[in-house]
Parts: sequence; structure tokens; C-alpha cells
Amino acid sequence: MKVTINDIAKAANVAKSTVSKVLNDSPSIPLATKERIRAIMRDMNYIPSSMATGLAKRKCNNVAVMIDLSRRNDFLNQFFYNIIGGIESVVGSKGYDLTICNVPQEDSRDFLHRYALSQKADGLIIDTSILEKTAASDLLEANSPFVVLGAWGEERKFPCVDIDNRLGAVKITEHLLAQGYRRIAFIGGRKKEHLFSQRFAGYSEALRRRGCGVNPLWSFPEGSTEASGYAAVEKMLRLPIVPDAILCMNNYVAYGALRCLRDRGISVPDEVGMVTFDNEPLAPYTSPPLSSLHTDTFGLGAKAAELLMGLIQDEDTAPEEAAKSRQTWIEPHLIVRESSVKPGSAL
Amino acid sequence: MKVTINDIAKAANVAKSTVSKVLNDSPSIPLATKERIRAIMRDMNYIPSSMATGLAKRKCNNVAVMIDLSRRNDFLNQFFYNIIGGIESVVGSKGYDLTICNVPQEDSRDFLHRYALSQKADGLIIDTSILEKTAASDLLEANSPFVVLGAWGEERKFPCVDIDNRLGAVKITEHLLAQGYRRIAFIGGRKKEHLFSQRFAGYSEALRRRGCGVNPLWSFPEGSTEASGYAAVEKMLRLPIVPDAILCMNNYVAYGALRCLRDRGISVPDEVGMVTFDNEPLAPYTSPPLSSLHTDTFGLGAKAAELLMGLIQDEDTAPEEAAKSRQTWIEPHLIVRESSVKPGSAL
DNA sequence: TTGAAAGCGCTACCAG
DNA sequence: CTGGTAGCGCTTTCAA
Repeated sequence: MKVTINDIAKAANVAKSTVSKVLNDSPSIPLATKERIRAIMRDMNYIPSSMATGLAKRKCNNVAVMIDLSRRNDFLNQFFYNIIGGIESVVGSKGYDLTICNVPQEDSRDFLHRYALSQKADGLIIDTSILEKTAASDLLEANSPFVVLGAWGEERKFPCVDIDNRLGAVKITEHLLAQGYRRIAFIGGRKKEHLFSQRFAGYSEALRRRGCGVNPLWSFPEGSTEASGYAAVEKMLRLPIVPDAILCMNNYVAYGALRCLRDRGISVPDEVGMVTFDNEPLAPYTSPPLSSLHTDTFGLGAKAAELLMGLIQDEDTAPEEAAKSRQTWIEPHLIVRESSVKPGSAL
Repeated sequence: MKVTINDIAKAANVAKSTVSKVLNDSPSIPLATKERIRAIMRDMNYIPSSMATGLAKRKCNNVAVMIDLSRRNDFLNQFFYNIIGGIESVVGSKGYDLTICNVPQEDSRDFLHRYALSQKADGLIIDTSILEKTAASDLLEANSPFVVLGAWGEERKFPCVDIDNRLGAVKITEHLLAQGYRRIAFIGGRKKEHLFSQRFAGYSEALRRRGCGVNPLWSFPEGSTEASGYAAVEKMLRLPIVPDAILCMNNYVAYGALRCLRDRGISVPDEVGMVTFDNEPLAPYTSPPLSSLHTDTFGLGAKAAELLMGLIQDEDTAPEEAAKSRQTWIEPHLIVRESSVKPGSAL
């Protein structure tokens, strides 16, 4: 059988409460005793049961990230490894474990609720796509710390961390303008997606600031696949006034767009400039290589974890105040490659 | 405070042992009573504490996957999302949680040991790269079920699941031969890597079966980056007898190789045929698109999880026998694209 | 069919 | 500084 605290107590000839104090490095135990008991623990190969400790302390040193693993083509999925890595890096260093929960969006509310109440985790990191309005209130009420991955709807009453997509779109658009492109098209996405609105807002904002105006004919929110990228460019080329630059929602749209331009014999970046959101997985490997907007997804995860750890520790300190409106925006960075550098410009 | 089993017992006017039986759907409780008590649980919003249950049952309904998250360019990383998804799909359906552990390879042995003994998980899925020889014995001795991701060294005394890399290489090589290519080079990898040996073995085997012989000048085990792919092809082109086909260790090597060939004006597949391991992330998007070997990584994860769940359940039943030598090989599939189809052949 | 009591392994409080 | 005792919330005999 497993060796328990009682075995150690017996072997050391002390009470188990003393052993417990050694375990928790209590200052009331003299160093000599500590070392003696620790030696015994080592000899006997003793590791405390996390469940017993957890039950007694009402704390499990575990954080859960709730996502929908079935959505195989999501933003999260693509960067999943990095986000998880980021979360783990901060959570792990504080001695917490990380559990991954696959939450089907149908009964997400119930799932989150049960999970929190069962005390399987001290805190939750929740992908925005599975967080219903009511679920968040449940959690708040149940007093379970959580932070949302991705800005949550309009009202951001809860701690969340997201990429600053608006700013990203501004950066891309300004770069294109600076390169001398003037008629910038926006392809990919869907009108109802938050991601789209945020990015489109940044694009519009940058254009307006330069007094360029936003031509409604130049946006093609018709999906984010390679095929839709190809189709969008086909349509674009039939326009009376043809854009001279393209901003793409992702690498696959961009790839499709590039392919269409190549098929038509239109050169990038000479005749048409191009920049895409996301630096993965294709941007560096297309011809020409695509300028892209890199986002630090590891940092995103890390930031989310930091917020959460803050909440967990402050739990008793400042319940409401702390939880409210702590949101963080991760700033994306432009990586300039051939696809958006006009001949003659310095890269 | 949280509502506990005692609260329910009180509210229902029964002993807590009765409530416990309801919780576990014991047959000794009449249906009427069960329903009455369940209704009360629902009303009072009762969810049992997983730690208390776990402590009492000595079982936590949790499985951990141990990998080295710091190796950002690993085979695992690339397919991480799929593997995790696969594991979750089987483990989740059985009511188990999945925790991800970042195990630094230095003290991996100690980490695994502590983790198992602390009873944070009922079973472990361990990436082969962090499993030292001694660690495995520790686990066996501690009686903790585990399965290894990736074949473990020479001796496979432990349950493990891996891609059948040898078979994959055979498939690629045979395809190339069938297309009429006769001088097949092998680029990427490192001689000491298992991955390399397995694949090289398959390549050699297929060649020998056709009586082709393996030309030692035609393998370039000099790393798996884009740059090494480029360099390998440069070297290859200077050979007295130049190969007419290339088998690449991964997409990046292949990309580098492709780039070099393009720079030299050598056409693929006309003058040189090419196939790469892995169908992600670039293979479908290069020019020409690369024939590749697709591996079902979701299935890999699922299979590993199935093995593990088997071990967990058999724990009391057949301890040694069951654990030994249960290994599974996932068969990879060839996806034929332009890069390996000789003009004139039917695709 | 139900319940009282004795744990599961650890912490926490309070004497001494 | 140390030890006894009473939990943490649930399960599991064993009688009744």
C-alpha cells in the first residue's frame, strides 16, 4: 500500500500534525527536526496525496481551460499549442496543474457550472466561443475565478484577454498606405463574426484617418477559406475600379488570393500589394512571401494565466473589485515581407 | 458555503450514507427514494466535491499527458491539437478529465514519479522523448498505468502507440519507384534520431526489394530545417550521378529542397520527383503541391487513450500481463499530388 | 432498505 | 515547539 503521513509519523516518532507542519514548512518546527523528518520521507518514498491535501485545504492547485475541441478550424486551434504553452508557463511555475476540458457548446453552461462546483479547478480560462451570457453570471455567483480568452461580446464586464485586432488592422492598413497603395481591399471573414468587425473597424479607421474613405465594393466578407479567397479576387478584378492592395483575414484566404492573381498573371507586389493576418502557417512560405501580422499567442495564454492567478490569490482580498474589468489587449506586430513592398521602396 | 452531502441528508431526512448511495446509483435504494433525493439535490444545486469523492474512492478520474512543451518544433507540437483532441475524445466520454503536464526533460524521472504517487492522475500518457529508462520501471513498480507516445527505444516492454514510420517510408519509396523514378535520395533528419532510423529502414527495405540497392551518397541526414533542405539539394546536384527523386523528412526540408530546385531551374516532377513525410502544414500549398504521407494524429491520441483506459480498468484484474507489450502502430497514408507524378502518368 | 460509525490522508486549532 | 483532536466531504462496511 501507499505510504501515508501516518507511516512517516510513526517512523519518526512524532505526531502526524508535526509531519504535516514539516510538509508545509511551518516556521514553528526547528530545522533539525525538519531535516530529520524530510530524510525519513525521502527514504520511505513518501509523496502526499494531492486529494487529501486538497480536501483539507479546500484548494486543488489546478486550473482548467475550457474550449471546444471539436471546432477544428478555429482561431484557437491553430495556436492552441502556443496558448497552452503560455498558460502552462505561468501556472506551472506556481505549482498549478492545467487541465484541458472539451466543452461542447450546447450544454456549455451546465458543464461550466458543474465543473466549478465540483472543485476540480481553482480557476477557469474559458474560450469566448463557449461562454453564454448566463454562464458567466453563474460563475461570478459561485465565486469561481475565471478569465475569458477573446473579448466577450460587447460588454466586457469580466476579465478577458484578446488580441488587439483593431490595432492590427490599423497597422496593416497604414503600412499599405505608406507603401503607396491607395485602393485597399479587405477579403475574408463573415460580417457577423466579431473577429471581422474588429478588424474591419481598424481598416476603416486607418483609411478614414488618411482621408481615403471606405469603398464598400472593396470588401469581400465571404468566408475564410482558400476557395473564398480565390473567388473574392476573381470578383475584385471585375470591378470598374480595381484595388491595388489586399488585406486578408488569414493565411488560407491569402493563399487563394495569391493563386488567383498568379493565374491572371498579375504580379505581387508590383501591381497588387498584399498583407495577411496571422504569420502561420503559410505566410513565410508563399511566393512571394507574405507580409503578415504576427500575434504572440504564447503571450496571450501567459497573460490570461496571470490574470487568473491574480484572481485566485485575491479571492479573499478584493472579491468584486478585482474581478471586474481587467482586460488586456495583446499588441500584434507587422512582419514585412515581399508581398507588400513596392519595387523601389526599401524593405 | 458550499452545499455538501450533509445538507442534502438533512433536507431529505435521511442519513448521508443513503445520499451517497443515491449518488452512486446503488441498487439497494428504491427508485422513489432516489428520485426524491435527486430532486432535492437539484433544488439545492448540489454537486459532489471531486476531491472528497476521490479521496474516499482512491480514484480521481483524471488522466495526464506528459510532454515537453518547451520543445517548440517537435513532431508532437505540430500535431498536438489533434493528439489532445483524440485523447480527450475517448477519455472524456468515460468521464475522465485530461491534464497537460509540461515535463522538462532534465528531471523528468522525478517529476513522473512524484506525479504518479501524488495520485493526481489515474493514468499517464507519456511522450517518448521524456521517458528515461529508469522512469518507466518506477512507474511499473508504483503500479501506475501508463502508455508511451512514440515507440520507446529498442525494447518495447511497455504499452505504446506510434506511427508506423517504417511502413510509411516503404509506401513513399514504392510509389516513387512505381512512377518510374529510380535514383531516390533521402534528405533531412539526423542519424541518431529514432525517427530517422525507422524511416530510413523502410526506404532501404523498399529499395532492396526492387533490387535497387541503397546508395550511401544519396542520403543527407543533416537536419530537418528549410535551410538544411536547401543545402542538401545543392550538395546532391553536384554528385556524379544525380538522383531523380527525393524523399523528405518533413515539410520544411521539402520546402527548402523545392526552393533550391526552382533556383536551379530544375522542374518538379519532370526532372526530379518529390514526396514528403507529413501532410502539414505546407504540403498542399507548395508549387507544385507536394505528395505527402498523412498520419492520423487524432487517431494516434485516441488509440493511446484507449490503451490507457484498458490498463486503468484492468488494474486489479491482470496487472502484469495486461500491461506488457500492448503496442499499436498507426498506418500512415500516401496522398499523391503533383510533385511525384511523372508527366504522362495518370494521377 | 436504511443508518451509524469508521475510515480515506491531510490540515488546523488549541493545549500543554 | 509538539501532540491530540476534530474536521474536510464522501464511501463503505455492518447491524438493525
